[in-house]
Amino acid sequence: MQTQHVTLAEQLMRGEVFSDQCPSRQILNHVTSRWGGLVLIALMSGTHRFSALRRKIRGISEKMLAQTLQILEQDGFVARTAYPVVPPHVEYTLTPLGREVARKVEALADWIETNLHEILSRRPGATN
Amino acid sequence: MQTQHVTLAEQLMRGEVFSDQCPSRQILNHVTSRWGGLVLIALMSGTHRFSALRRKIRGISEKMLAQTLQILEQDGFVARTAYPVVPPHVEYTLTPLGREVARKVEALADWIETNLHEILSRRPGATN
DNA sequence: CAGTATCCTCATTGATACTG
DNA sequence: CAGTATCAATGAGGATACTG
Repeated sequence: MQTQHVTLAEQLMRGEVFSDQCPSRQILNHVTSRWGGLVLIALMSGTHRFSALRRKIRGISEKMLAQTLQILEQDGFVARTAYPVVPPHVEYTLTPLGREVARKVEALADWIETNLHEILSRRPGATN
Repeated sequence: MQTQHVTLAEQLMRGEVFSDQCPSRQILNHVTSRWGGLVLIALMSGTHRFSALRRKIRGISEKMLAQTLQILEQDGFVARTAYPVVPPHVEYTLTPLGREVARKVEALADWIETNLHEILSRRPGATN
């Protein structure tokens, strides 16, 4: 296999992921951020309330959950529905667009979980 | 830090990314880190030398490229081959395992690029 | 319940210099 | 060429307290 020569034009045509200016990088960062992907995957199983998400996604803080949900809502991946009751009741659901990204993210996460044993066993120091 | 009380055994048994103890979360972080995914995608087109990767992935520093490559090598996704010559010649290639993850990451990036217009047009402030 | 507001820590990253 | 070493800066993220 040889190192292949790739022109700038070819790079741009293949995709703008290698470019820092393209907004696609931002979206990619959102869905692959520390919590973004987990929120998307969590919502795949249906509508969740804020506190339900917090319990499900271990280790996430209130702040980061709120922030992540806002970003994903901005991107049109998550729909937020607030019921005007006391105490407050807010539901989060994936939009059709969100379901699609979530599926891609989940495919990645699933692959990792499926192959986790194989991966870990190859790591240095693995007892195997 | 850990506001919920879930035993370690419980989390490990779930074996899911939602557990902050499960190693799968670390692997997920590696391949979705700022540079991890880009390195994987870059290597999909074949073997690359260190400097070739640096040129291809615009904006990455030597330090971060070296660090990212080491992590991906530890995970068994990237194979490093050093030829004992002067000046040094080192080649990086995806392992079979690495090719599989890379495909998933690429699928995600591709989806975003394909749907970028749709996503952006729904965002607040879009001229549409 | 579902957040905000504030403050603060520390991990990630970058710049620069150096080396086998 | 392919890194490592060191230091500095940024900002993502966490703890806590408070509110509609």
